[in-house]
Amino acid sequence: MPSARETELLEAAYRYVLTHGLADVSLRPLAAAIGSSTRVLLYLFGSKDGLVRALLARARADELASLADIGTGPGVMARLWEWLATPAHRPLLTLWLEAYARSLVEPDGPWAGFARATVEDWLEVLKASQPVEVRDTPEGLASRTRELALLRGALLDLLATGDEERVSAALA
Amino acid sequence: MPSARETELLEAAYRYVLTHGLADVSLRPLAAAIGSSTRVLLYLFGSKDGLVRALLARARADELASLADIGTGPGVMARLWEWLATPAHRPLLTLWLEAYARSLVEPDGPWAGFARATVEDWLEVLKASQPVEVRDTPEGLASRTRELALLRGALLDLLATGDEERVSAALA
DNA sequence: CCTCCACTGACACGAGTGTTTCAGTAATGC
DNA sequence: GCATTACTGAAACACTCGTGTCAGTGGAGG
Repeated sequence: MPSARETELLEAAYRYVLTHGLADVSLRPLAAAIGSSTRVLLYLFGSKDGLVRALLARARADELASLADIGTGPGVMARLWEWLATPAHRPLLTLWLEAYARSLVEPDGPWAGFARATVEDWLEVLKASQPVEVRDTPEGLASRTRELALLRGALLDLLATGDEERVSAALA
Repeated sequence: MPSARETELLEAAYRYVLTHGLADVSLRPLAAAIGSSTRVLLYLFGSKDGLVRALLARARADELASLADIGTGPGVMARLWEWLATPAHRPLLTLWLEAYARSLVEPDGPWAGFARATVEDWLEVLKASQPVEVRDTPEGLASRTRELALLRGALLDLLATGDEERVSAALA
């Protein structure tokens, strides 16, 4: 559906917001940085909200692709944390946290539902990694909720302090 | 040091940002909502950054007062979670998350260091609740880092889904 | 009374915002 | 050849933003 030019500009814009943040991005500086113009961005994405929605979807696709790559089954927690702690993924995860917070403050607009969606995405991955016999028990639900909390909380700590040694030790 | 009028307006502004968010607040709507004017806010707080800094400090004071109220010692995790899960505290915690994310994206400006500061605040509380003999061991550090991660991750989940039943069950 | 000081109102300035209007250009399909 | 389609440039519109200027209040202390 999206034209070649559209995906090309979306990729460039995605790279831009990964380093500049998504909350207070504005069209003119963004367009200048990626060698385009506000006119073209508006033409291709309809509005700024449309562009933000596309960027959010792009980030989520990025995340889901990584999750799929990590797979499921035994040792999934360790692999998930390894992925979260990789320095190269820090811009993506900061962007993720930004979108998460924003979707809570401003439940309308392009951010809507982002936080809830990622919670479900991750719970699903963790569920698929549980033994079949506990998946649909209350204990299974509590267990993967706890695992997710541990990962997310550790990520918050890591993003704030950068102290990978301490946080990784806590998760071991 | 702050005049009576200043603290009065700060309280009103604090109440305002608790419901409207702090990230994209602007002076004119804020001033109108609390029955003041941009002129006065600028006069009292010097600049918008000054006002934001004051609001952030106000929020942190709020949090620290609650932490002091919760105290330390056995059962601190349960009491901390009970406080986090209280619906009345949700605006404060959403504001907290917003400031946390923002301080990561934009390390300069009035938000600077907010995320790191709260990590240290909470680790200190958890440390004070540990048995004396483990406080200064690597295991003690790992243990309270893990406890903090669990609380923060659970909070993220709760703020996004509102599913207190599931999240509280996971922490029990 | 008179001065000082905390506080306030009205207004304008320059910059930045998303968006629109009007005008093109280059390539594609008939 | 011609019309259609995808894309682009320049300029403007109608805002909102933080901040500055200038002129006042009203009350408290000497």
